[in-house]
Amino acid sequence: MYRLTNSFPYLLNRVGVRMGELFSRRIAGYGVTLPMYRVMAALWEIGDQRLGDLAAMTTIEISTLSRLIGEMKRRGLVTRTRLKDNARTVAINLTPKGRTLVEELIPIAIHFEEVAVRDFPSKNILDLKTVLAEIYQSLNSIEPEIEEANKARKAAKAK
Amino acid sequence: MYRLTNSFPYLLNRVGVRMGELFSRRIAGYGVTLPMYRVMAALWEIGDQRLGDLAAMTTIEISTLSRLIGEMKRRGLVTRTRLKDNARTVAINLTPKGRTLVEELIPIAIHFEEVAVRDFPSKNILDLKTVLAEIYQSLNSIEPEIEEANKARKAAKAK
DNA sequence: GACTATCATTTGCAAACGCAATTATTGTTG
DNA sequence: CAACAATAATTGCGTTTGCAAATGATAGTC
Repeated sequence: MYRLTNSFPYLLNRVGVRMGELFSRRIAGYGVTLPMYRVMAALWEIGDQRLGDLAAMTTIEISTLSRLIGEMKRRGLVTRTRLKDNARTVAINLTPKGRTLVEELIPIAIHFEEVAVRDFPSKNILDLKTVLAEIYQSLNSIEPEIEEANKARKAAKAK
Repeated sequence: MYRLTNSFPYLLNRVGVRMGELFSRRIAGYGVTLPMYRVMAALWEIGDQRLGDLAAMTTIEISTLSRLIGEMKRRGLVTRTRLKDNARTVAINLTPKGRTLVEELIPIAIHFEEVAVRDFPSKNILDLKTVLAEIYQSLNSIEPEIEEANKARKAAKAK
């Protein structure tokens, strides 16, 4: 018998949403939203990114990200410059101010994660992370299959 | 050295967002959004729920859910009735139409999940689910601790 | 049994979001 | 090299979201 509450997407989403809520509130006092933190931490890890790459890295929809970067630039956290050799792309970077801020936030993120998983053997968490990374990869390969199922349905309906 | 892309919340969110996107598109042809599916599947599992309980079960913010239920009622998928004995709460239920629809969608959800995790030993997935459920529980217990850290920071700043 | 506190839901409002269309630039090809 | 296709980012627009305030209803208190 199927139960939503035992399905993988449900269990996953629930933890994700809840952690997001908690961490959002944790960093709100620094004047930063969670998506902003994600962008800064992503740029701290890999700087000089194009918008599309940053969108892929953060799983933020590209138009949403474009506006978010606009706001963050306005706040002096990042720079966004058109490339000279390829002016249809932009390069996004942390400003010194953004770097200082994210380096203040990262220890908080580390502590948050530690507290969240401290009741579990670190081996379990490590395995969990590995599986999550692998599942993410495999989702890309099933995407065409999913779309296929849609098309099949549409075709069936059309006739 | 910290890396966002190796942090638990990041890995989790990424898979959650991606699965949500894919499944959303998968069911869009049925005229249903992902939050609507979650509500219907939750009600299919446990009917006659109050708004607050349904919010907790689906991890949908209560005001958002209130409006969503309004829309779903308008579409004839659910009923929302004030109780006679306690008129400050409402009971939400699937209509026959809603039930029929969700019973059409559930096999799709099952198939989706199967495809998403088919490359992994089912033991791993089972463990993963267990850990996710446990982490969710433990998040509730750390919430006060997180809030505490906020207060401490505010106090420090105030002086 | 009026007054206040508490609980459950809804609503006002501004911000965030996602899709589709648009703009800007570069790449291709006949 | 002109026309067209492809790529990258932005913008228009309607929808969804979340917080805080308001509403509606019940429970406790003196």
